Amino acid sequence: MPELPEVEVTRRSFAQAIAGARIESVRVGKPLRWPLGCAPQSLVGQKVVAIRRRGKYLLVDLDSGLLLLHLGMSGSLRFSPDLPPPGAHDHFDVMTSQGTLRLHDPRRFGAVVYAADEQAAVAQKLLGGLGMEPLSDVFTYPAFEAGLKASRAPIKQVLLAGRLVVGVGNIYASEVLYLAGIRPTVPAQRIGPQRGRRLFDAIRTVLARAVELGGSTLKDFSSADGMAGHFQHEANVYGRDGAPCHHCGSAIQLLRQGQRSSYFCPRCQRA
DNA sequence: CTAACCTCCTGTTCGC
DNA sequence: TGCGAACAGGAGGTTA
Repeated sequence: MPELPEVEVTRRSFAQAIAGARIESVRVGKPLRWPLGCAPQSLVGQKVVAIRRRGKYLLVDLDSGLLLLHLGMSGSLRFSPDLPPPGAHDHFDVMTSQGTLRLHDPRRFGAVVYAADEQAAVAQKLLGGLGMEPLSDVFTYPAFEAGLKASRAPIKQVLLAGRLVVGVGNIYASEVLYLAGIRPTVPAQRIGPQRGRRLFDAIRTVLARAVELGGSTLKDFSSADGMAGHFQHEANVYGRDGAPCHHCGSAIQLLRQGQRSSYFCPRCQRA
């Protein structure tokens, strides 16, 4: 499940290699989450200027406009001058002068959407409500604390929603809360400055560490150059219900919040 | 406005 | 062993 670290690792794995490439053809497979929003043919001849990331979206800047790319939960990208013929789950290929960028996505929750510019309605709809970038300077404690105070929802769901801070998906939300010693069910506004600060730090620490380790490869995630990630081996709680807490030995518990699973240590995360 | 629920999809896991 | 049901989940959309 690509969260911020996996998307960022993917970005880094092909951004340099594709920069400056000219799009020579486009192949579209089965429908993804949203329609492309332009004729595939209209992309031909455009140059790839840069690859940026916003939350879990990758932004492929073109001469004219940009492609918003989302990996959904089972998506992965590959970029290589020499890719095999497309398989059943390869739903979007951009053939360029420097290689082919391919979206592989069995569950097709992912998307490739064209927008004329970042202010375009399509882009605004997808990027407009996003929260702060946790690994950038815009993520400050005062802003984070203000966001916490504004919500009575359980902190786990506030993190997942991405309106306050982006990129923290289901796996990292559990890990972050464990590190901060906060129970997933605590209403956001009941988190005071001291624990708030710990949470703020934990978000940065966990995400930065995950990027460093190449993300988490739980099922089959890999970056665009085919490398697997290794953060999953450092998971303290995710997927470990019933197993002993690495810190205190208590059995990790699993609970459901908004149809999502949350994992926590009942002793290390008392409130 | 918020919060709860729904929806998209298919590979994997589980129970009988 | 086989088969269907349940599950996994990012995030926009809908409903209350």
